[in-house]
Amino acid sequence: MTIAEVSRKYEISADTLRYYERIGLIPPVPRTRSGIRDYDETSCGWVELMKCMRAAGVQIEALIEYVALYRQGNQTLEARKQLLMRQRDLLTSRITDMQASLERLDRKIQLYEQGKMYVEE
Amino acid sequence: MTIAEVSRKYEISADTLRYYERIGLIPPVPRTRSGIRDYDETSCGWVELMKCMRAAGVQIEALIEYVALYRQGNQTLEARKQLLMRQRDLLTSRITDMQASLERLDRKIQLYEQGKMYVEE
DNA sequence: ATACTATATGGAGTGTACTCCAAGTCAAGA
DNA sequence: TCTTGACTTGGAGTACACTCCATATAGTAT
Repeated sequence: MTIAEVSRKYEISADTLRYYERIGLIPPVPRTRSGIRDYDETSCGWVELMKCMRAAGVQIEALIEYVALYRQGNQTLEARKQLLMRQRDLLTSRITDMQASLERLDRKIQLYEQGKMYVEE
Repeated sequence: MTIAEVSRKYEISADTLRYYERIGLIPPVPRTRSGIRDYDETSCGWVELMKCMRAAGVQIEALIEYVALYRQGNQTLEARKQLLMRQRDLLTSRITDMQASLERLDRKIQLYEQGKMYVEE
Protein backbone atom coordinates (compact mmCIF):
# COMPACT_ATOMS: atom_id res chain seq x y z
CA MET A 1 0.00 0.00 0.00
CA THR A 2 1.18 3.49 -0.78
CA ILE A 3 1.27 6.23 1.79
CA ALA A 4 -1.73 7.87 0.12
CA GLU A 5 -3.78 4.71 0.49
CA VAL A 6 -2.86 4.31 4.14
CA SER A 7 -3.61 7.98 4.66
CA ARG A 8 -7.12 7.53 3.26
CA LYS A 9 -7.71 4.25 5.05
CA TYR A 10 -6.91 5.57 8.51
CA GLU A 11 -7.66 9.23 7.92
CA ILE A 12 -4.17 10.29 8.92
CA SER A 13 -2.30 12.74 6.69
CA ALA A 14 0.73 11.50 4.75
CA ASP A 15 2.80 14.13 6.57
CA THR A 16 1.71 12.71 9.90
CA LEU A 17 2.43 9.15 8.77
CA ARG A 18 5.98 10.14 7.75
CA TYR A 19 6.34 12.10 10.98
CA TYR A 20 5.27 9.08 13.03
CA GLU A 21 7.82 6.90 11.31
CA ARG A 22 10.59 9.49 11.61
CA ILE A 23 10.17 9.86 15.37
CA GLY A 24 9.88 6.11 15.90
CA LEU A 25 6.19 5.99 16.77
CA ILE A 26 5.94 3.19 14.24
CA PRO A 27 8.79 0.91 13.13
CA PRO A 28 10.35 1.55 9.70
CA VAL A 29 7.94 0.86 6.87
CA PRO A 30 9.14 -1.44 4.05
CA ARG A 31 10.25 0.35 0.86
CA THR A 32 10.31 -0.46 -2.82
CA ARG A 33 13.82 -0.67 -4.41
CA SER A 34 13.47 3.00 -5.26
CA GLY A 35 12.77 4.03 -1.70
CA ILE A 36 9.03 4.52 -1.77
CA ARG A 37 7.06 3.33 1.26
CA ASP A 38 5.07 0.14 0.71
CA TYR A 39 2.96 -0.46 3.81
CA ASP A 40 2.29 -4.11 4.57
CA GLU A 41 -0.13 -5.67 7.09
CA THR A 42 2.29 -5.21 9.94
CA SER A 43 2.89 -1.54 9.24
CA CYS A 44 -0.83 -0.95 8.87
CA GLY A 45 -1.33 -2.65 12.21
CA TRP A 46 1.09 -0.25 13.82
CA VAL A 47 -0.59 2.73 12.21
CA GLU A 48 -3.96 1.57 13.42
CA LEU A 49 -2.69 0.93 16.93
CA MET A 50 -1.13 4.37 17.14
CA LYS A 51 -4.20 6.07 15.76
CA CYS A 52 -6.20 4.39 18.50
CA MET A 53 -3.72 5.24 21.26
CA ARG A 54 -3.33 8.85 20.13
CA ALA A 55 -7.10 9.25 19.95
CA ALA A 56 -7.15 8.16 23.58
CA GLY A 57 -4.60 10.84 24.43
CA VAL A 58 -1.68 8.53 25.14
CA GLN A 59 1.48 10.63 24.94
CA ILE A 60 3.68 10.14 21.91
CA GLU A 61 6.72 9.73 24.14
CA ALA A 62 5.23 6.68 25.86
CA LEU A 63 4.33 5.15 22.52
CA ILE A 64 7.81 5.77 21.15
CA GLU A 65 9.20 3.98 24.16
CA TYR A 66 6.87 1.07 23.57
CA VAL A 67 8.02 0.73 19.97
CA ALA A 68 11.65 1.00 21.04
CA LEU A 69 11.14 -1.82 23.58
CA TYR A 70 9.35 -3.89 20.98
CA ARG A 71 12.23 -3.51 18.59
CA GLN A 72 14.65 -4.77 21.23
CA GLY A 73 13.00 -8.16 21.22
CA ASN A 74 11.50 -10.57 23.69
CA GLN A 75 13.58 -9.64 26.70
CA THR A 76 11.45 -6.49 26.93
CA LEU A 77 8.11 -8.25 27.21
CA GLU A 78 7.72 -7.45 30.89
CA ALA A 79 8.75 -3.80 30.45
CA ARG A 80 6.26 -3.41 27.61
CA LYS A 81 3.50 -4.89 29.71
CA GLN A 82 4.33 -2.52 32.57
CA LEU A 83 4.29 0.43 30.18
CA LEU A 84 0.89 -0.55 28.82
CA MET A 85 -0.51 -1.04 32.30
CA ARG A 86 0.70 2.40 33.31
CA GLN A 87 -0.95 3.93 30.26
CA ARG A 88 -4.13 2.04 30.98
CA ASP A 89 -4.24 3.49 34.47
CA LEU A 90 -3.69 7.00 33.15
CA LEU A 91 -6.41 6.49 30.57
CA THR A 92 -8.83 5.13 33.14
CA SER A 93 -8.40 8.13 35.34
CA ARG A 94 -8.76 10.52 32.42
CA ILE A 95 -12.02 8.85 31.49
CA THR A 96 -13.24 9.14 35.07
CA ASP A 97 -12.41 12.86 35.12
CA MET A 98 -14.15 13.39 31.82
CA GLN A 99 -17.26 11.60 33.02
CA ALA A 100 -17.39 13.89 36.04
CA SER A 101 -17.07 16.91 33.75
CA LEU A 102 -19.77 15.52 31.48
CA GLU A 103 -22.13 15.26 34.42
CA ARG A 104 -21.38 18.84 35.40
CA LEU A 105 -22.04 19.94 31.83
CA ASP A 106 -25.30 18.02 31.79
CA ARG A 107 -26.46 19.65 35.01
CA LYS A 108 -25.63 23.05 33.58
CA ILE A 109 -27.58 22.34 30.42
CA GLN A 110 -30.53 21.23 32.54
CA LEU A 111 -30.49 24.57 34.32
CA TYR A 112 -30.65 26.29 30.94
CA GLU A 113 -33.56 24.08 29.96
CA GLN A 114 -35.38 25.05 33.11
CA GLY A 115 -34.66 28.74 32.50
CA LYS A 116 -32.71 28.95 35.72
CA MET A 117 -29.54 30.55 34.42
CA TYR A 118 -30.33 34.14 35.40
CA VAL A 119 -28.30 33.85 38.57
CA GLU A 120 -25.73 31.23 37.59
CA GLU A 121 -22.55 31.51 35.70
CA MET B 1 -8.96 35.72 48.26
CA THR B 2 -5.56 36.43 46.83
CA ILE B 3 -4.32 34.86 43.65
CA ALA B 4 -1.95 32.68 45.70
CA GLU B 5 -4.84 31.31 47.73
CA VAL B 6 -6.92 30.56 44.66
CA SER B 7 -3.87 28.98 43.08
CA ARG B 8 -3.48 26.62 46.04
CA LYS B 9 -7.20 25.93 46.34
CA TYR B 10 -7.65 24.83 42.74
CA GLU B 11 -4.08 23.74 41.98
CA ILE B 12 -3.77 26.15 39.09
CA SER B 13 -0.66 28.33 38.88
CA ALA B 14 -0.99 32.07 39.43
CA ASP B 15 0.40 32.57 35.95
CA THR B 16 -2.35 30.42 34.50
CA LEU B 17 -5.01 32.22 36.51
CA ARG B 18 -3.79 35.57 35.18
CA TYR B 19 -3.59 34.09 31.69
CA TYR B 20 -7.17 32.82 31.91
CA GLU B 21 -8.41 36.23 32.92
CA ARG B 22 -6.37 38.02 30.26
CA ILE B 23 -7.77 35.91 27.43
CA GLY B 24 -11.32 36.11 28.75
CA LEU B 25 -11.67 32.53 29.91
CA ILE B 26 -12.97 33.97 33.15
CA PRO B 27 -14.58 37.40 33.59
CA PRO B 28 -12.50 40.18 35.18
CA VAL B 29 -11.69 39.46 38.80
CA PRO B 30 -12.50 42.21 41.36
CA ARG B 31 -9.49 44.25 42.49
CA THR B 32 -8.51 46.12 45.62
CA ARG B 33 -8.11 49.91 45.21
CA SER B 34 -4.45 49.31 44.50
CA GLY B 35 -5.14 46.89 41.68
CA ILE B 36 -4.52 43.56 43.35
CA ARG B 37 -6.92 40.72 42.48
CA ASP B 38 -9.39 39.84 45.21
CA TYR B 39 -11.26 36.72 44.12
CA ASP B 40 -14.83 36.47 45.40
CA GLU B 41 -17.26 33.53 45.32
CA THR B 42 -18.25 34.28 41.75
CA SER B 43 -14.70 34.43 40.45
CA CYS B 44 -13.86 31.23 42.28
CA GLY B 45 -16.90 29.62 40.68
CA TRP B 46 -15.60 30.57 37.25
CA VAL B 47 -12.15 29.24 38.04
CA GLU B 48 -13.60 25.97 39.25
CA LEU B 49 -15.84 25.64 36.20
CA MET B 50 -12.95 26.27 33.83
CA LYS B 51 -10.69 23.86 35.64
CA CYS B 52 -13.35 21.20 35.21
CA MET B 53 -13.99 21.99 31.54
CA ARG B 54 -10.30 22.15 30.70
CA ALA B 55 -9.70 18.84 32.46
CA ALA B 56 -12.34 17.40 30.15
CA GLY B 57 -10.47 18.74 27.15
CA VAL B 58 -12.96 21.43 26.18
CA GLN B 59 -11.16 23.89 23.92
CA ILE B 60 -10.28 27.25 25.40
CA GLU B 61 -11.81 29.01 22.41
CA ALA B 62 -15.25 27.52 23.09
CA LEU B 63 -15.00 28.50 26.74
CA ILE B 64 -13.97 32.06 25.86
CA GLU B 65 -17.01 32.27 23.64
CA TYR B 66 -19.21 31.04 26.45
CA VAL B 67 -17.90 33.72 28.81
CA ALA B 68 -18.30 36.37 26.10
CA LEU B 69 -21.93 35.33 25.62
CA TYR B 70 -22.51 35.31 29.34
CA ARG B 71 -21.19 38.84 29.62
CA GLN B 72 -23.63 40.02 26.96
CA GLY B 73 -26.54 39.22 29.21
CA ASN B 74 -29.76 37.28 29.06
CA GLN B 75 -30.42 37.57 25.36
CA THR B 76 -27.64 35.01 24.86
CA LEU B 77 -29.19 32.29 27.02
CA GLU B 78 -30.18 30.17 24.04
CA ALA B 79 -26.79 30.58 22.34
CA ARG B 80 -25.03 29.59 25.55
CA LYS B 81 -27.17 26.52 25.89
CA GLN B 82 -26.46 25.53 22.29
CA LEU B 83 -22.75 25.98 22.89
CA LEU B 84 -22.83 23.80 25.99
CA MET B 85 -24.83 21.12 24.19
CA ARG B 86 -22.30 21.09 21.37
CA GLN B 87 -19.46 20.69 23.85
CA ARG B 88 -21.34 17.96 25.64
CA ASP B 89 -21.70 16.05 22.38
CA LEU B 90 -18.00 16.44 21.63
CA LEU B 91 -17.13 15.29 25.13
CA THR B 92 -19.45 12.30 24.91
CA SER B 93 -17.86 11.12 21.70
CA ARG B 94 -14.35 11.62 23.09
CA ILE B 95 -15.27 9.49 26.08
CA THR B 96 -16.67 6.80 23.78
CA ASP B 97 -13.46 6.80 21.74
CA MET B 98 -11.38 6.58 24.88
CA GLN B 99 -13.38 3.68 26.19
CA ALA B 100 -12.82 1.82 22.94
CA SER B 101 -9.09 2.52 23.23
CA LEU B 102 -9.13 1.38 26.82
CA GLU B 103 -10.65 -1.92 25.80
CA ARG B 104 -8.01 -2.35 23.11
CA LEU B 105 -5.31 -1.63 25.67
CA ASP B 106 -6.84 -4.13 28.07
CA ARG B 107 -6.90 -6.85 25.44
CA LYS B 108 -3.27 -6.14 24.62
CA ILE B 109 -2.30 -6.39 28.26
CA GLN B 110 -4.17 -9.68 28.50
CA LEU B 111 -2.10 -11.05 25.64
CA TYR B 112 1.03 -10.07 27.54
CA GLU B 113 -0.31 -11.80 30.63
CA GLN B 114 -0.88 -14.94 28.61
CA GLY B 115 2.59 -14.75 27.12
CA LYS B 116 1.15 -14.44 23.64
CA MET B 117 3.05 -11.41 22.46
CA TYR B 118 5.73 -13.21 20.46
CA VAL B 119 3.85 -12.70 17.22
CA GLU B 120 1.96 -9.50 17.94
CA GLU B 121 2.96 -5.92 17.80
C1' DA C 1 12.11 53.61 57.23
C1' DT C 2 13.95 49.21 55.65
C1' DA C 3 13.75 44.81 54.07
C1' DC C 4 11.38 41.21 52.14
C1' DT C 5 7.77 38.82 49.92
C1' DA C 6 3.67 39.05 46.95
C1' DT C 7 1.45 40.87 43.07
C1' DA C 8 1.04 43.62 38.76
C1' DT C 9 1.79 44.06 33.52
C1' DG C 10 3.45 43.15 28.86
C1' DG C 11 5.87 40.35 26.26
C1' DA C 12 8.94 36.54 25.21
C1' DG C 13 9.80 31.59 25.56
C1' DT C 14 8.46 26.49 25.87
C1' DG C 15 6.54 21.80 24.91
C1' DT C 16 3.68 18.92 22.24
C1' DA C 17 2.12 17.43 18.08
C1' DC C 18 1.69 18.13 14.07
C1' DT C 19 1.78 20.65 9.22
C1' DC C 20 3.89 22.84 5.49
C1' DC C 21 7.53 23.78 2.16
C1' DA C 22 11.49 23.44 -1.07
C1' DA C 23 14.01 20.77 -3.98
C1' DG C 24 14.55 16.71 -5.97
C1' DT C 25 13.16 11.70 -7.56
C1' DC C 26 9.88 8.32 -9.28
C1' DA C 27 6.02 6.24 -11.93
C1' DA C 28 2.15 5.81 -15.07
C1' DG C 29 -0.37 7.43 -19.06
C1' DA C 30 -0.46 9.98 -23.84
C1' DT D 1 9.92 10.42 -24.42
C1' DC D 2 7.33 13.87 -22.18
C1' DT D 3 4.25 15.39 -18.86
C1' DT D 4 1.87 15.14 -14.75
C1' DG D 5 1.09 13.83 -10.34
C1' DA D 6 2.82 11.17 -6.29
C1' DC D 7 6.59 10.33 -3.57
C1' DT D 8 11.17 11.44 -1.06
C1' DT D 9 13.99 14.12 2.66
C1' DG D 10 15.38 17.75 5.85
C1' DG D 11 14.05 21.50 7.92
C1' DA D 12 11.08 25.39 8.98
C1' DG D 13 6.56 26.95 10.51
C1' DT D 14 2.07 26.64 13.14
C1' DA D 15 -1.48 26.04 16.81
C1' DC D 16 -2.55 25.46 21.36
C1' DA D 17 -1.97 26.15 26.07
C1' DC D 18 0.53 27.48 29.00
C1' DT D 19 5.01 29.25 31.56
C1' DC D 20 8.60 32.32 32.47
C1' DC D 21 10.84 36.81 32.84
C1' DA D 22 11.87 41.77 33.58
C1' DT D 23 10.44 45.63 35.73
C1' DA D 24 7.60 47.96 38.77
C1' DT D 25 4.41 48.48 42.65
C1' DA D 26 2.08 46.79 47.01
C1' DG D 27 1.73 44.88 51.54
C1' DT D 28 3.80 43.12 55.93
C1' DA D 29 7.06 42.45 59.59
C1' DT D 30 10.96 44.56 62.24
